[in-house]
Amino acid sequence: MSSLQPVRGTHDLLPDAMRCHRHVVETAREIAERYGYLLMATPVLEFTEVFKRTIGEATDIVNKEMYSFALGEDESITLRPENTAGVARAFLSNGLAQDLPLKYFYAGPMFRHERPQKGRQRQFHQIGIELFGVAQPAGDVEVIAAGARILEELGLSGAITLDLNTLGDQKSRQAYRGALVDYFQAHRDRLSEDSLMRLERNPLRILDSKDKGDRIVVADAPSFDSYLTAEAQDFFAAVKQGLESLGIAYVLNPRLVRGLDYYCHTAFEFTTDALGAQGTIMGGGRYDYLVQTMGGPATPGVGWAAGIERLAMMLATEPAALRPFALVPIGSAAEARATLLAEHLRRGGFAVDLGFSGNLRKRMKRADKIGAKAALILGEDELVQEVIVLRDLDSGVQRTVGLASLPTELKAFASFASDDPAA
RNA sequence: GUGGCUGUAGCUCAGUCGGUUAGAGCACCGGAUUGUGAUUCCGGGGGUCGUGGGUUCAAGUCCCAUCAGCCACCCCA
Repeated sequence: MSSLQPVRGTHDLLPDAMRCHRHVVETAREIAERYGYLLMATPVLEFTEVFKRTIGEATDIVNKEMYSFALGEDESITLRPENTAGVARAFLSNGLAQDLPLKYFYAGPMFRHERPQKGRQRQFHQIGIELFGVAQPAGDVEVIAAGARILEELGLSGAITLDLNTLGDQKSRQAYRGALVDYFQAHRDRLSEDSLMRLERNPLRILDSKDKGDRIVVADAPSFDSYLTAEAQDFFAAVKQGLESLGIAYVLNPRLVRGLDYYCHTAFEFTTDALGAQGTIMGGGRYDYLVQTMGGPATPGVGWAAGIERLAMMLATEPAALRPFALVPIGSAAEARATLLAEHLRRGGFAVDLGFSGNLRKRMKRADKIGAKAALILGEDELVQEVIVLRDLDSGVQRTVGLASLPTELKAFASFASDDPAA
């Protein structure tokens, strides 16, 4: 029995759910392309090193959430937990450093071995964009704007806020990190167990702790502002100014810290309170050191990723399904003719459903069930007269049209209103 | 990975103090209606009560384990 269950945290995407996913992906891809971000894909499998080196040994993702498999003696491959590292690897593998700037859009499955709950699965799907080779804040602004535009097109703007923060450049971050460690070390007796771990691994994370005791300590912690270099401050100011000039509303959130090691400068998250604890719908930032970390030339980058399942859950209305024409033959002669007719119409670009068996009543029931917009009824009488009955399944109005002109009729078909004079 | 809640038909759920053939609505299939779906009426199929142990004369019901989903933490999209 357990073998008939899907693997924990994985789900089938049956057509209804798949339609929502496709709507999200297609909408995002279309908008992304308007901004010049082109669809590409990297393998689902990468050498484990690709993630270990870039995402960071100290992060939970690398620590305990990767699906890794030994390969031969001393090689290990991993199902990608996110796609930025893979895209960066592809950038280097394909020797694209000459072609900057590069703008990519991707969509596909990611894998993290986490405890599943709503909005969090072990195999989940992300869309994302990456911009390589642009060091200016205008890059951050464009990337965020493209994301905001996609969310808007999906009808989610009202339910979402954009949180914004800066992690500064390396110099700022190191100085601040040092100051934070000193401060928290001095108050370590008041920190939660979780935060004591964070103090070792990623002290910035303590700022984001939900523990009440931690929050009291955090309240008096040194603020990043005083450690930001002038360059980092200017950069952040330019990003904010760029967003404002585009009319993109944001909320400054000094506690917003990205978990992955490769981020610097701008960090942002689009969040909602409609999804419980999994409120982050789209998150990203700047990663100027990533490509370098992988052994490539210093190449700045910015990007974000968004969870397709989370976006799909927030869609207010299900995207409409394709409505075919249902071809309904009566009798074996008509069935033979219908097979040819269906092929002909499909070749002409129409979605045509032709059942495999059943009398008129059965076939009409099926036509209704699959949501056909109209039925095309072909019986003995129609056959001899070279005509067919075209019945609007919404209004119930039908009329007889010549077989020769059928493609034209179907092309023009919207619906027959019940007071259609032609009926 | 930690803590908690929940698993009965495809779906949503009922099932008394443990008591003998486990129910309803929706969905599905067939018929009323052999050239007309969506309404209506009649009939039908479908369950190893998540799984495995245990207690008991008797377990859907009680106990243990396990699996899965959900909620919070952790983390993140």
